[in-house]
Amino acid sequence: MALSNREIAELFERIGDMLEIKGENIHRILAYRRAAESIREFGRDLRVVSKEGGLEAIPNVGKVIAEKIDELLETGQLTFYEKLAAEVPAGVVDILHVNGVGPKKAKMFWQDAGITSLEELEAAARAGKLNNLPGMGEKSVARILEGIESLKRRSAETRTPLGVALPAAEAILSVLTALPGVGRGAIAGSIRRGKPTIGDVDLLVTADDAAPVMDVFTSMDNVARVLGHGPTKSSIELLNGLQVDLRVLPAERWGTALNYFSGSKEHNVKLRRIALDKGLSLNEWALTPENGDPEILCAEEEDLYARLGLQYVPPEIREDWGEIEAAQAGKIPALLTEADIVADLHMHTTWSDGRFSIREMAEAAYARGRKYIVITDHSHGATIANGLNVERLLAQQAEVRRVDAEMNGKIRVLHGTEMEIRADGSLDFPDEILAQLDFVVASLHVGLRQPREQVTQRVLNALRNPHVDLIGHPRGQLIIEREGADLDLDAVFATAKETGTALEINANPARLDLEASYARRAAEMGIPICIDTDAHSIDQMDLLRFGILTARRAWLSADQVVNTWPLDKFLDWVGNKHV
DNA sequence: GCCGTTTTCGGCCCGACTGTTTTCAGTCG
Repeated sequence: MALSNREIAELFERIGDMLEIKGENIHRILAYRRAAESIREFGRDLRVVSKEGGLEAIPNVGKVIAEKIDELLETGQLTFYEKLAAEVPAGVVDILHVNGVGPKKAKMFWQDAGITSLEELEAAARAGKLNNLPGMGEKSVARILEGIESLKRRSAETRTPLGVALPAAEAILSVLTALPGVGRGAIAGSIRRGKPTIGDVDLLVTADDAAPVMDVFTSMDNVARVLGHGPTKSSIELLNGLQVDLRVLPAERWGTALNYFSGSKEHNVKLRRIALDKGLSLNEWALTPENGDPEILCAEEEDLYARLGLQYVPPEIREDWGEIEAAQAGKIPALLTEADIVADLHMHTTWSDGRFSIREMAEAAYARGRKYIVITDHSHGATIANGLNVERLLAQQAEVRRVDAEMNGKIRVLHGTEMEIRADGSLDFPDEILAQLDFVVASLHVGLRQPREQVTQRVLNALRNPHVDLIGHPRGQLIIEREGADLDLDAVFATAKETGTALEINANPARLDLEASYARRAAEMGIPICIDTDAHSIDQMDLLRFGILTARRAWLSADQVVNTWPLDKFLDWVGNKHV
């Protein structure tokens, strides 16, 4: 039974929901949810870890949950879950996800009104049957009907890709920070941490008078409904279904608030523990000494970390993946920044499925401060992408050389390919052709659903080819739409290390592949990482920032990333790689 | 259910907002 990390995480998430409806101890419920979160973010395949007997090394996974994972992987079933499912109808768990319905109400609807599905809940609400239940007035019923509508709209997937949420958040923030009386503004939450998908948007601004800011926020054109409207916090749902929370606060409390609302929850819990050890209680407003001394305000996040005796922790790594311990030891690495990037090693032109010429892409890259780029159009195996055969590849090389000369040293333009790793494992170009290229990316686009052994073997073949420099978007995942290929990443990483081949963080927010947990492990093994835009148009070159966020989440410093290397070092590496 | 250079037992975050139960419970983040 081939359950993925994500499927196992979702099952434990659901177990948490069921236990909550049953009214179980909240800490036991949270234990399942924390385990689910750790599993979702864990950088290794649970099937492998289970065989090694190392499940309990996963944060928040103890003996009991480890045994449940083993049972799931061995039998494809979980007795504990089956028992719960026999007690709590599946529809009641769905009802729990309606806005305005928590465990108490879900249980009440079920046991007092016999409601066991969203459809029954909606019918009961419309028929006025809910009003008879305790605590249910007109507004509560209306809210539940709205909640059902909202849930229907985003039923397929409740999370929004970072590539959608970040620009939306920036647009709203720029409206708010332009208002009179507003000082600072920031996007907090999981967007600030660069997570690939976002639950909702958290915005913070400083202002002495919150009311006018809240009024503008809740009456913007793209507001579908106002979920809450108070003096310090308001929430809206946008027409596209995205929920946005705004908090307005005084400037002197900026540091604690920004930290609090940036999360992650797990990071913050540890910070509060450290504060308590120092006799301080930490919340979004201040550090408050337990001995009754006046509260300590932190206007900057840096002040807060300093007060706690910690090195500053960049938001992207606040996931409780060891950053607190590193900060205590003063060992937070200097994370890569966009300013470190001098090259883009993967992009397309009109020769295959790109929208701009080689010259136009070169000019655009120069305008963005790149020192060198590699033109890597698709190979002929990618027929729908108008992939190049050998003849066209060599003709393209002549044009690349000409453009490179025309750019007159402003930027170097190199010639490569994004070569198809075919479904049968063979590569699209023979070695003598690859030898003529400056840089070779090999990628999976087809056969992603092949069995683990088969698809892994294809990637290993590509890695072992002496001319292949980089595996592009290694897992072939699409954020939200598609899980990646069932690759044996342990084997892939070991072979990449052995052959000196780089692995990509594809910066396109639809991909973000490798994702942070995998990229971190690869880099720790000493595998070079490339962060490339895979741009098919000029504007896609600006997607680099999503790759940077992902790389920072992976704890990468500049030297671990090929795109930061000067051209000489890059050419040395390409030339010497497999020798 | 997990966790632990104070602990293998006893903790585990708590404040804001809303609606309705006129003093608070439920939900959310």
